[in-house]
Amino acid sequence: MTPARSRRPSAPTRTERGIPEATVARLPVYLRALTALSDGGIATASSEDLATAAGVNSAKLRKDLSYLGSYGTRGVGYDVEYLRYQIAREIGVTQDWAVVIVGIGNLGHALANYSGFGTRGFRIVALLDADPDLVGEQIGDMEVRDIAELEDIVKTDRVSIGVITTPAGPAQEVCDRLVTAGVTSILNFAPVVLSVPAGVDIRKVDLSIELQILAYHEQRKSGEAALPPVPELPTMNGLPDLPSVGGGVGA
Amino acid sequence: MTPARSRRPSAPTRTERGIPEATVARLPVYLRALTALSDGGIATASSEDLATAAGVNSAKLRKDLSYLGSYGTRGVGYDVEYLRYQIAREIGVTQDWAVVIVGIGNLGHALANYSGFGTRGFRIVALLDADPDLVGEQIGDMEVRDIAELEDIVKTDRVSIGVITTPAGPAQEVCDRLVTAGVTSILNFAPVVLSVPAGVDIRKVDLSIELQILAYHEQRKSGEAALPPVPELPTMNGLPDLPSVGGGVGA
DNA sequence: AGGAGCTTGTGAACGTGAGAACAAAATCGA
DNA sequence: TCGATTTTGTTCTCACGTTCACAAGCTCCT
Ligand SMILES: NC(=O)c1ccc[n+]([C@@H]2O[C@H](COP(=O)([O-])OP(=O)(O)OC[C@H]3O[C@@H](n4cnc5c(N)ncnc54)[C@H](O)[C@@H]3O)[C@@H](O)[C@H]2O)c1
Ligand SMILES: NC(=O)c1ccc[n+]([C@@H]2O[C@H](COP(=O)([O-])OP(=O)(O)OC[C@H]3O[C@@H](n4cnc5c(N)ncnc54)[C@H](O)[C@@H]3O)[C@@H](O)[C@H]2O)c1
Repeated sequence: MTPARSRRPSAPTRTERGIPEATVARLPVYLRALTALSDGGIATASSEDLATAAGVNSAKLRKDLSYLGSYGTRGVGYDVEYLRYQIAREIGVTQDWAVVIVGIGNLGHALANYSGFGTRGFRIVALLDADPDLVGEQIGDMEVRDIAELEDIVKTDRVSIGVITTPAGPAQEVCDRLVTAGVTSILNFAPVVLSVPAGVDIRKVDLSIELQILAYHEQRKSGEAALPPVPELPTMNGLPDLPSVGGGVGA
Repeated sequence: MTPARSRRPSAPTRTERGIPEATVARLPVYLRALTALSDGGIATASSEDLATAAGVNSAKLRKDLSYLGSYGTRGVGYDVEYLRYQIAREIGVTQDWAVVIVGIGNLGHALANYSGFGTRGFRIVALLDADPDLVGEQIGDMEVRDIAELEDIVKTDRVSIGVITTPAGPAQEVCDRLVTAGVTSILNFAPVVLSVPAGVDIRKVDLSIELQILAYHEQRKSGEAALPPVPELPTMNGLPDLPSVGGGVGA
């Protein structure tokens, strides 16, 4: 039950040297837009061009880029290749990060088969699963290995990023093992809140939550005034039939 | 090229009746926490209990819940079942939402095989793909159908949510077809910025971006002072070898 | 009946993020 | 060389989100 983040008073959500978290989250989008422009043979782009390609406001883009330094030329724009390199360096994808994936079920298979990671600064060094029937299975040029090897692999290959695609039940235990072995960044697909010590970063991807957010807005669009005006406290009983709606720990 | 959102001055990111967007994004987490408590046989929970289960600050949780109404009891806490129903109703998962998945490759297969949606307010009504070899394939109790049927299916089954798991290339076209057919919410897995008319909601799930955000923080942890102090404008040439790092359109 | 002890709901303070607007800097053409 | 034009980098302002802190309100015990 260690809290995910230390709680100093007035916690700075921006990093030490000072790039706001919101900006960090957009840098990869800019990187992708720059790569697309570069592939299209475009050598220079204005903030307006870039902003359009990245789907953001140009003022925001300029401010974001200004945190990295002054890489543009007034009256001209940004050199696509140069800016691309600067962003890649700032994010850290000029180097290679070793990644393990734990839980090679439906989702783990999809990730393992995905070719888009290797070419982008991430190298999958192992696929781990607890199911003896899966261990040994070949996926692309990788073989599924036993979860017992986790600690060895993390240490040998200096793995810093772990991806959890197990069911929710074992996710915390897997997480703990990863952290203990030395992993300091985790991408979690299991629908649970994971606890990690300070210093370990967690990000989650949760499809159910995304769909529920869409459903909320969808209801607003169609329903609007059609909402029942809130049944006022039916004495805790007789709630309209609520099937197995909502979160839960899931298969 | 229609912008994703209309731009009135001082755009209210909160919805009409007034639930802030940040709160909406957390409601599904609370819902899941409540379901877990409920499954654990717990009938009443304080904001502190709930906050711990949901991984947030208890003051934030209370403020979030206060947007829905006063569903707690001072000195006691919240009735788990009752609150769960209220949140489910607010989000809109007490009703069923019809969903189509377009692009039944690695990821589409994983989603189609995932049992966690049906029980949570979402009903997958069709799996669509353009590949003739895939069309007709049986996945669970569903069959992959031809993308040509998209319009019919959306209209017949009143589909409001579309999930795009095609490669980046065809994603915009698929998106346009979905929107034209009547879909007003889209969950996009392809690594592109999609343009949709006002009134259509888009959410994206982007694994590369998540990993890059982790990499940024990871670099901060290990590198810190090890960063080269920014090569100052090498006259646009002689950039250190940058392989095929970064975005791009991918597979 | 009344007070002690909890816990909610919310007002107020603070920090972060978004966008408009503009001065500073660069190019280009005359 | 100079002015017109373009576009960046930054400042300023406002809106949004988070957290603290506490009064209001509920239950239970005496
Ligand atoms: N598949 C989807 O589309 C989808 C959608 C949303 C969420 N999720 C979530 O993603 C996760 C994975 O989903 P999935 O469909 O791939 O599930 P899955 O059941 O197909 O795969 C889970 C895998 O994890 C392995 N595993 C179980 N315990 C383990 C342990 N202790 N150590 C190592 N491996 C272990 C299992 O052997 C299995 O291969 C689940 O938490 C699920 O809720 C999946
Ligand atoms: N698989 C992953 O782990 C992963 C990770 C990150 C991002 N993504 C992204 O998710 C998307 C899907 O990835 P994937 O690995 O499943 O790819 P995939 O190539 O395995 O599957 C894509 C599917 O879309 C179908 N398709 C192509 N054009 C279509 C069209 N016009 N209409 C309908 N269907 C069409 C193809 O026939 C194929 O079955 C890609 O955009 C990918 O970049 C995937």
